[in-house]
Amino acid sequence: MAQTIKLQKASPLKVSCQQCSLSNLCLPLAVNEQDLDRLEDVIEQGRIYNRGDYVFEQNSPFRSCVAVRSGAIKTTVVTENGDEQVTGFYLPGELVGLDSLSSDNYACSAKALERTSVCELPAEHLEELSHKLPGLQHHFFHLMSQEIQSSHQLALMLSKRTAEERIASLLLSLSSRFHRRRLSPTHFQLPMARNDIANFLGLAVETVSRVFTRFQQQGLLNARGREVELLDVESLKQMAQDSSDTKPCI
Amino acid sequence: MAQTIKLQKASPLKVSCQQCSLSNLCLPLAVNEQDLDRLEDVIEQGRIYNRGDYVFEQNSPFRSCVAVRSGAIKTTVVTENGDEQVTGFYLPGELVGLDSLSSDNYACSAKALERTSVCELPAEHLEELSHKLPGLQHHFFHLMSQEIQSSHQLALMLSKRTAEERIASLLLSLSSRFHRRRLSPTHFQLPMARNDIANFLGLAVETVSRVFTRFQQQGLLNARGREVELLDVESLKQMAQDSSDTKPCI
DNA sequence: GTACAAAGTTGATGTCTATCAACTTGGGGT
DNA sequence: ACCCCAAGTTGATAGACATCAACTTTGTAC
Repeated sequence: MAQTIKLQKASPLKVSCQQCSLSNLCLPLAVNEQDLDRLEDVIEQGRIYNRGDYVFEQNSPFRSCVAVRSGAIKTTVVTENGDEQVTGFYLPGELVGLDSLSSDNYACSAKALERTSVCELPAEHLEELSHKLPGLQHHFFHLMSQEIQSSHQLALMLSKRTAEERIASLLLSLSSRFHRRRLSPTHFQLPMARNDIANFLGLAVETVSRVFTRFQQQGLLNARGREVELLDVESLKQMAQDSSDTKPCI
Repeated sequence: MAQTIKLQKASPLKVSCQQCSLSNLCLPLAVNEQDLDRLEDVIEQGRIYNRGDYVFEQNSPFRSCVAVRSGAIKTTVVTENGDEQVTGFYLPGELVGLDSLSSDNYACSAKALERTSVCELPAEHLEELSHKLPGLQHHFFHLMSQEIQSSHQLALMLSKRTAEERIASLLLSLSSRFHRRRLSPTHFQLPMARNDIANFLGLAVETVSRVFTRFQQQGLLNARGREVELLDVESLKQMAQDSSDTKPCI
């Protein structure tokens, strides 16, 4: 961990939001051309984290939200009891830290699941700017309300779905999010370990493993470690039986 | 249901936000005196709903957030699969509908659990006004981030806690919220049915019932129907083992 | 006051998934 | 290329809670 931090450095690649390939995900129609310029002024781009690095830690002073540019991030909350709950996985174009907005300290920890580059939106500028730009305020309200909805979907899964249904849902969620980035929706690398999947879905690692092999036996997918190929998306959708096909539920 | 709606009428009791006994909960320090005046201009006060009435329904056009003045509200989301998940209980001073903010349609349904009066914050005015008043924007960001945190706590409960721990947590959450309103933290009426509790906590009704009787046998509380008296708050806290004592987890 | 339905309780049984344990695979470092 | 530890898999067992069923209480309409 310690030595990996040395690898963080000022970004060698300054890319403006306009040129960023993710801009339509990260800032969909939120702001117009000239507002984008002002937004760029306050965003710190291209910070890089290695696998296992903390992007920020729970209870440390809230400094900024981060947008994932490449790689993947998981967020977790811990209780004083000590046990940890994975609350989300974040892929390129998605915003991390909304649950801490307007708070003094981060409400969760964010850890890089692989080599990850992010853009940072410093807290102070963020509120000020979204106050100046109505479009940005609207966008943030919308993002946050979606975050709440996602959590509710997660709660629904955790309280009412079987292990198979939960895993089918997660796979479909990832699939649609890859698809949105014009990547293959049926053949991709899981950014997270089985352990993280299990924790996120409220299951034991062994159960996750078993479900994966069961799915494989049923011809629903091929999985070798983190490499996954979905073979029968329709059956998975039927199994997940929620709105995963229309919008990502996680 | 049909006949109850007739009872809704323009509020007979117009009370300004300044005089409202809940103002410090509903709008804590969010806005200063003169801003409060502008806020009052757009708020529709004193709408009344009877037990079982929908305050709003999922997928219908998003019109406004509502602040509970008296009574209680539960929110639910449904899947096309048909099953329902209770996503929250809202008591006086709390704001319902944040998960739909900046959306076209309501993301959940809200139903009155008892005779309930609310203040409505119409969507269009709300965004416009919180744009004009930085304090209000900040307040909304804060409320929404707290809503996300609550959902994460709920997810944690659903995936890692036993039936007893979940129910202890809920009781303590209700207790602290009653306490905040200067009501007894140990002796109160549950606003919701066992069914709602079970659904919310991801349990079967029978399990909820059994846990209540077990708690009673252990001398932790007295319960007769919806009337609850907490006898051993410390033990309950120890059982809930999370931050329910410092801040409401639901 | 009575009667009916809804809500709540209690008991018996079954099942999904956690847990414990042993084993295999894979990735990273030297 | 090798080793070693973490990650993943597979099997056996146990437990917490769901489910089914019967019963009691509460609330409410007439």
